[in-house]
Amino acid sequence: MKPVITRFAPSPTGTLHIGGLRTALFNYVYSKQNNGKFLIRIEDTDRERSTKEFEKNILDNLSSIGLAPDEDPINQSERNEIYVKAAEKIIESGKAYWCDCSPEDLELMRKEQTEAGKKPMYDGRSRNLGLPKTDKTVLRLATPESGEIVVKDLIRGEIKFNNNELDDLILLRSDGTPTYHLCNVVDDFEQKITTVIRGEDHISNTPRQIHIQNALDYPELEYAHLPLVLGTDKKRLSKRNAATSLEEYREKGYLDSAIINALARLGWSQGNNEVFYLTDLIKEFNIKDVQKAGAIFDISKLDWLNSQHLANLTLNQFKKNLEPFLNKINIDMESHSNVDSLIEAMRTSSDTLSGIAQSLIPYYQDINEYDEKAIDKFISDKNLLMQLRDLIDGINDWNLDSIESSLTNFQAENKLSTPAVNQPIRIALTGSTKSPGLGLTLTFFSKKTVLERMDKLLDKKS
RNA sequence: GUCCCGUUCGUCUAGAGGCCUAGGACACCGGGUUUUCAUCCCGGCAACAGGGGUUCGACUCCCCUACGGGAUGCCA
Repeated sequence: MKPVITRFAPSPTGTLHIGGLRTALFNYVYSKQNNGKFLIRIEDTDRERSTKEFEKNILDNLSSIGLAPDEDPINQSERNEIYVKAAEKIIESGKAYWCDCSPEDLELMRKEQTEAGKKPMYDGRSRNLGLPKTDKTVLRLATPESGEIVVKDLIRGEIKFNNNELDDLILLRSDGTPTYHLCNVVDDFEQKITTVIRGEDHISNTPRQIHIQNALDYPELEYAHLPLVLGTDKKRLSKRNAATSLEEYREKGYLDSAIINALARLGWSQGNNEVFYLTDLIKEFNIKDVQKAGAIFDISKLDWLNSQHLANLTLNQFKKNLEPFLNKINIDMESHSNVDSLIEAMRTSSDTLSGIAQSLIPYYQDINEYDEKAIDKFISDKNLLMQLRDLIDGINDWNLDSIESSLTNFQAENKLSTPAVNQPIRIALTGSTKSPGLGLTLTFFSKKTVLERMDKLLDKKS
């Protein structure tokens, strides 16, 4: 079996977005499960929009999420001579020619074709003119006028294109620089790529690229065109309909492994399983099982997957992942006297790390906001709150057992329901009716702090 | 317009002609556990785009229509 070599070829015109990440993921997984290599090629031939910052962002993010390439990435902007040399080879073989049509000529031509109800495409008017190269000519590929190209796609089977649907595409611009299709084909050959896995928006590019390969006598490649990731409006995922940047998801507190999991499940599934890690994917993934239709990215599924991945972490791993989110809101996680117990009790309080960090605030900082509805519901009787304050003041051994027995005794003596006793205290401590078991919650605070917060609520009520 | 790709619950999907009374998961709704919340457990709701064929039988095969997406650049 020949080794599989795949590549991810981003244009550095923006930060790494999750659609691109998914393409990279499938490329990575497919190569790894075939003991092959995963490469990266930066397609930065669009000098206007490409930046080094975006390039660094893409590369850093891929590596940090676990999709590091097996070789140093190459930049197309540095490989001009290679492409020009390839173009010369095509000229020598007679499969390319110079064309002096101006952009204005072409625009007019397309307009006339459209008005005549035809498909706008270059009509090959310079094809047999034998024009010389000048600073106004572009090099065009002489595409076969009949016959067909069959693209063999791992996901979609055979896709046929009539050659007469394709026009003579430009290989070299009038300024001598190579175009996307030429660079792409030459680099896939130079990097010894065996399998091209990319978005389905490239399907119709494929026959064009195969013609260039043929003109250059390059070997055939294997293709797999992935369905696109869509927003909730069923349109291609973009900044307009969703958060697209990987960084945004990380900042919201989604684990890398959960993001990978969600992206893999978009278009692919395996039995009734939902939770997958990268290592599972390398074992289980099969590119032939990938769905053909575009998939809407559903954030609630990501939320749930995140909660599953969070639950699978050991306490120490969990703390390590949570810490930056607490630091961001100026909380020193370890400053709490009972950290491990607190974090363990609170780790299911939200699906995201930022949400969990938020819900931890009352345990580290003074509270100023209260759930007013909860106050109305549970603290109509200020006397009870004062009694409870005194009860707590009277607890001498500040530990779980004695706190709990004091509370239950009080409840029994006064014939009160549990919420009647517990919720006022909870509100005083956290501002809301949500917290772990009340006895446990109380141990997360010093007796002094508990009294202070109860006094504060009493003040508020008066 | 033309070419190409696609179309199963709200969403992600299972389904390779009878196993389908179309399965699972998320979301949602209801119940249980939890003194609250979350977790967890149980239950419920909910789909084969439409029309023709082929076949004893079609979610599965073929054709047409509709709808969605992509391409049609001296962008990538």
